[in-house]
Amino acid sequence: MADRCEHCIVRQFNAMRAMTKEELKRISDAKQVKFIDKGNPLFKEGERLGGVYCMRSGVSKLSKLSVNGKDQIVKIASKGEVLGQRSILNKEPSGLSAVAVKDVEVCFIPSDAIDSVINHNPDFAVELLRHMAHELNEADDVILNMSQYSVKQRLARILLFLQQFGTDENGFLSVMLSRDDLASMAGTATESAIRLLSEFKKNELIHTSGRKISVLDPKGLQRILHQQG
Amino acid sequence: MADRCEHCIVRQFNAMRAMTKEELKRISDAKQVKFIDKGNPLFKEGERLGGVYCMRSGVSKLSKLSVNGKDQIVKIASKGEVLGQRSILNKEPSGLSAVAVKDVEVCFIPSDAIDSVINHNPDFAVELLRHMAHELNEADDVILNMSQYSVKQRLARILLFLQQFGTDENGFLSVMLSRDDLASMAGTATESAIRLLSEFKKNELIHTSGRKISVLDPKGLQRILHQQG
DNA sequence: GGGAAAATATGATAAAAGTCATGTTCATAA
DNA sequence: TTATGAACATGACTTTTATCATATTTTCCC
Repeated sequence: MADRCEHCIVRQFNAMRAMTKEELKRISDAKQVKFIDKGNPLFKEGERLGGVYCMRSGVSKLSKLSVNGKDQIVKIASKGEVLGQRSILNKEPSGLSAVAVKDVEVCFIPSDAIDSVINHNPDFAVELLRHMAHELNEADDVILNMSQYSVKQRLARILLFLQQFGTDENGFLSVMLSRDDLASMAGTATESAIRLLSEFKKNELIHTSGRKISVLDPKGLQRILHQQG
Repeated sequence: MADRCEHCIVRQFNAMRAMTKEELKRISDAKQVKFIDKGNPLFKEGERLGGVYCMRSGVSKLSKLSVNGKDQIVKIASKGEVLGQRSILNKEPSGLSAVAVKDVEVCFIPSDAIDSVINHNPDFAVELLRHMAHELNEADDVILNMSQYSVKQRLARILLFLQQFGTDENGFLSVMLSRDDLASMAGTATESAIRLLSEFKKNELIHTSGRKISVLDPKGLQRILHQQG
């Protein structure tokens, strides 16, 4: 077996780094590797997960359905992220859907295996707690962004954020989201997002080719974030 | 000593219900009761807390400062809430400020005492994790509300939410927030909040007297939440 | 009670964002 | 390759929300 958790570097990015060798072996025996192609779901809102998904590679979007039928993307997850933790902790159906944005390789780890570690390894529990504390802080930031910034500022921030997932050889963002997805992240109408992208393009802050986007002037986008009182 | 944690019903509302008698005794010996008058802070953003605040009574608002200097209220906390958990978990300064909205009685519990329980009582750790999972779900709801609902809908929702803290003998909401605070919760300008309250008043959904507000027609407010596509 | 400061209220106007219509480009499968 | 549907784009218009100005009311301190 090539893909043993004991040797998986990805765990350095999450709470699993606090696991002992023995624990990792047990987890590894219980886990199951899955490949999800771009555009396909890892899991859906309302589904009972029965385990967590540890991302080895790729990128996925986490979204939530609102009453009016629109999707709201609340997070972009990549290598090292563990999805579905909340759901197995409170033993409730997932509040979010996860869809691959770039081909994804994940390890599915049944909740029993995780529960056992939580109960026997306080270090792991503390790491998990720390991680969730961090996620809560991030969530507050998102709330702040959503409520106190204009759509233009939110979109600028999203473009800057997406840079961290890298670019291809031509400088285009390697996480390719549709205009619809960008609008969903910014919490705005698709047309508004498109219009603002056009404006950014006119001001030479970004460049586009088809649906691909490259950031030409990150400082310029930053400046938008600090505009007005 | 009258105020022993062992006999405090408030702990039924939080993770401390998973503590053993022994642990509660130790916590109780280490804790310190504080009274904070309405309008005064429990702690401020950026402060190192060194412990958590377990609310015995009263109500407080948790807010975060944005770059443009405005405050964003991200949560209203009441009896049973434990504040500052995140900060002691990741050992970072508090990301939020807490201010009493109604006179508050809290127990300050030093982080050492909490840490020790986390490390020795897995049940408590699991309860904490469960609680934080719940808070994360709540945060997603707030994000959704902020991004997909109009200011009018957000304000209607806030009024309905505030009802749960009860009303005085005349039916006025017992949590009295200023128009400024309501605007800050809804993520809008003070004038906009005031204007919408006036509209609600004209439509006989609410009644006001000075800063006091009473909800006359909860169903009417609910209806606003479901308006349009 | 009187008076100053803060909070509340409202009007006028501007800016931001949404909606609807329509056209264009792109991706993909027949 | 071309047809076809989806995604992208833009114009015209409306609605929502912010901003600035200015009253009015409330609070609360002397």
